[in-house]
Amino acid sequence: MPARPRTRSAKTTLSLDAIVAATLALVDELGCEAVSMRRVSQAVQTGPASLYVYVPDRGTLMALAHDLAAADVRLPTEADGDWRARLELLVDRAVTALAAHNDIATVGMTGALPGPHILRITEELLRLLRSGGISDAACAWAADLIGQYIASSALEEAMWSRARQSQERPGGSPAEAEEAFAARLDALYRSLPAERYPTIRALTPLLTGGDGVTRAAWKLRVLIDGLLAGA
Amino acid sequence: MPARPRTRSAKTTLSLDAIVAATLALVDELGCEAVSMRRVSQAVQTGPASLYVYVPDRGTLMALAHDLAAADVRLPTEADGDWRARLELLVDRAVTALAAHNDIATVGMTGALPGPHILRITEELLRLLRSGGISDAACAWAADLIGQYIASSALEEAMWSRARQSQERPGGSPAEAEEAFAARLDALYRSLPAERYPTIRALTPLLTGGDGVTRAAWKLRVLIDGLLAGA
DNA sequence: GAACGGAACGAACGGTGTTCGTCAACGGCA
DNA sequence: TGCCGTTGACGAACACCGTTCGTTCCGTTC
Repeated sequence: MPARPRTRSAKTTLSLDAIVAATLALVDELGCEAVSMRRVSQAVQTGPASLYVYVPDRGTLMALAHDLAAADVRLPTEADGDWRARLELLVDRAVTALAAHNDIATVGMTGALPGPHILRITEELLRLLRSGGISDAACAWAADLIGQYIASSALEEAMWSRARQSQERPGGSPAEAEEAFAARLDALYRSLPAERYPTIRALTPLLTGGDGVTRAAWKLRVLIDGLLAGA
Repeated sequence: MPARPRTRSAKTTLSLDAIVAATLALVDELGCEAVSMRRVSQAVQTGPASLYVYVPDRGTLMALAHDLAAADVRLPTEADGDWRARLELLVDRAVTALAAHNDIATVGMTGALPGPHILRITEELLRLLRSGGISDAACAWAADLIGQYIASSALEEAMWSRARQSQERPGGSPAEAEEAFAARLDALYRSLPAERYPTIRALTPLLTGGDGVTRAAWKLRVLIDGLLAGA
């Protein structure tokens, strides 16, 4: 005789889409590591066990959230220029889309299988490379390399922007417990002995400074230049 | 009155080095995620709380293990050729060293501050780039890019080799529960509809096949070619 | 109306990171 | 030699985690 008889919740809106969307929203807010099945279940107003009707385990749920994050990158069209311009635009959009959801990009580096939206991007990536006259073998390896670049850059940009927004917090805690990553790194570099690390010391302002967008554009240009040099 | 009076363990060899070494050994065996403070404490024959005398939290311990993994990359000497040959050798050694310790490279992508051995490699990386006539700003960004490449490639290579060794297991479980990553990816690609993903389908054997070492060398060459093209 | 199948869920299991207060051993000092 | 303060070690506990089991409830089909 349960104290509270089992009452089906008034709104039976539980669905896979709602669960994945709630998961991604929690990732945005708390980061991947802090997103637990219990928190997701709270967000959709149910218990942890109910999630397992729709998802086999936490890893799969995170992979679905990862693919959802990739859902809103639009593929470039013919109006966006030649294959190289379109490739750069595609990669930039992918980085931006992933970086907009905190550290969701980590999921893509832990060996999860790609979902349909990631596959859509991969297909277009390969198609553009091939249309640029790159050899088939080079296309395959280049897609791999660019995929690594997208995930890494999304992670890096997410850190930057997260540090930025926590810094811009107007009425934030005066004694900021969590210092910005770039600032901590900069402080570390500056504290190094110049005898042992002369080059790091000499380049310190360049290492931690600079605009994120400019850096990303430069890196991508280097990648494609390298591809063309080898062809 | 405790049943077992507090006896200082016979060998009081508890030290930070021993803890970090045990952590790295557990990472080799079980992977980063499965390494818990409790398992580490068991490996050094003590309780979980004792670790916190030497380490503030789990993240820091993993960062120390990560740096320890980077400890055994030897820096190239003048006998190894010109700056480019030495750079390629250095990067290759870094990837190999990290990949030798399972997925320890993930630690480097979660925003951990670099330890002394990582800094030593970074210093040499920057020095070699600079000695190649690359501009200071390009050096800084290139080191960033190469760092991303090292971590990503180490992770990828670790997956490959882990899949390989689990495949080569002679008397392994007949019904292999965990299939190799490359095999799963290959199966996924082959199951895709050719109308929607024509390029992926056309390049499937190239995408999942190939030698890991050759791939890594090719990618690194592309990176440096791109650097030189921009200079 | 009754029976069935699947969605939902309460409770629990074993494990996690981390903290707190206490205890034992060792150093220096009288 | 005897004592005491400091500090490393640790048992216990807290709050939480992913996941599973068995049960309950509801919509549908006979």
